[in-house]
Amino acid sequence: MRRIYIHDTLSGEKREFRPVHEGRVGMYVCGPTTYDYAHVGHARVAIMFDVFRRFLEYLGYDVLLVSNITDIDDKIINKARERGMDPIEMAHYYAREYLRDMDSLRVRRANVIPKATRHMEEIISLIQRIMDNGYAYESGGDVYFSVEKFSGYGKLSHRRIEEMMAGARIEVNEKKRNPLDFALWKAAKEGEPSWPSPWGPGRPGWHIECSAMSMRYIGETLDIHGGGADLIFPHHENEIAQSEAATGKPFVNYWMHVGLVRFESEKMSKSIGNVFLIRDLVKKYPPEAIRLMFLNSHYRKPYEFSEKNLAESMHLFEKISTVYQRLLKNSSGEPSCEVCDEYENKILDALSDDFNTRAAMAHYLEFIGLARNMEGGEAKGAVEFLRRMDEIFDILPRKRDEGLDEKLMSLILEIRARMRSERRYDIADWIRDTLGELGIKIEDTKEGTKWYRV
RNA sequence: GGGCAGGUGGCAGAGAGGUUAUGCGCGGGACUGCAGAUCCCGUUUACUCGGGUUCGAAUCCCGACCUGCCCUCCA
Repeated sequence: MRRIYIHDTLSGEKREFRPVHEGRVGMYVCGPTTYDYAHVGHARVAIMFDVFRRFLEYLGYDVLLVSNITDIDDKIINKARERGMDPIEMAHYYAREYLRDMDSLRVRRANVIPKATRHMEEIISLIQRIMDNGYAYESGGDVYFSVEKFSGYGKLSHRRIEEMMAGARIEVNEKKRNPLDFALWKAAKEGEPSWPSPWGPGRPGWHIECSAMSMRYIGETLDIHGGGADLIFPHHENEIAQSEAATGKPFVNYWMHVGLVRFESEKMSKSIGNVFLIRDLVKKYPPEAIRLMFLNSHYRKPYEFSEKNLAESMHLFEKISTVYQRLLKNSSGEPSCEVCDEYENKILDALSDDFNTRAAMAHYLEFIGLARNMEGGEAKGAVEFLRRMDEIFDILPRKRDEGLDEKLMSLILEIRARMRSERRYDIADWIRDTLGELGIKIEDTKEGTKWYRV
């Protein structure tokens, strides 16, 4: 199998990827806390890991992707109270909408999409295990993780406990022994959703659910754990502490973090309020354009979002689409395409180097330029090649039933041709404009009028 | 104050010791009723700054400056 390299946040190095079990990959990606609709930031993480997963599968790995949904947490409770809704019902509504939004971006669903509220047993027994090992203590119905007991605390975010204490703005909480200790379990306050536990009714802290659910579905050591870069501290740091305190084994072999999306040089986030919602974007741009936009950046770098960038990606998509449609029409006979193999290698090499999608796209686009004028068997080979690559990228226009379409289109184009020959350009242009509004683009060329969908 | 990313041509954005990234945009030409698409040509010394290592650095080392993120919920 092809060698691939992954940049790991913990070691800060790019290392050859070696899964725990040969040929299999257990991957866990932190999903959203669902109290609002998904925005571009969520989409970037989902799309990048979608592509990484597809790439690993393309290479022949058996990938188990687990991506959770946090459906109980302070934010949810507060929002629901503001809106006068039931917190769990509200969280589940937004969870469904989140999945729908990601579907619309052609993100393939994870194999398992666990919710915190459905895994109380696992969560509670993990907390118990951590307590039994002496890393956590109960205090007034809450359970806290004792940061000082875990010697590796800070290894992911590369800071030491003393440094965190220094500039810290940490909430004062008398129940904690050390201000840096974090909650594994929170005692229920009046009117809050709660679950029974050995420490009384309450709910899990944010960090523990990911440890519990990832271990439940993948095992005690994950091959890859990912999420947005803003989760490095404290979320992922705490996950390491909890999990390793419980099992005594390394929790994760490769930590991958996707750079944040910015808008006008500021982080895009719900709290700042400068978010672009996926549901609004997909009304104006096709999903392929949105995927291309992210594929055209390096996943670890921050991404500066702008509608101008998106419009550029839209242009790119049209270009790819045009060439692809042309190849479809020009292909015949036995597929044969020597340059395809060359480009496939280039693209897979780029992806093998820490999933460098931008470099891969550069090769892809170079190939598109080359493929413009292919015909016959070569065109057929190119179509097959692009479809193969699409198992990874999913950026080609969707194939549709073209039987009736073809007949209707040739009728319409025939009418337009007659109008043109009679110099009735007002009607000819009206037909072209109307088709354009329907998402069908036509071009007058030497070989006659061609059409394709955008 | 501490930690982590970065600073590349008009713009977006790769690369990481010596060879054209790529795409967009812009200018010119071909084609066209027009538009778009396509084709050809062009956009001449791009790599924050200052030192250093080297035969050779955008790429390595040291220092400075700037930007963003994290240190509080956040993908």
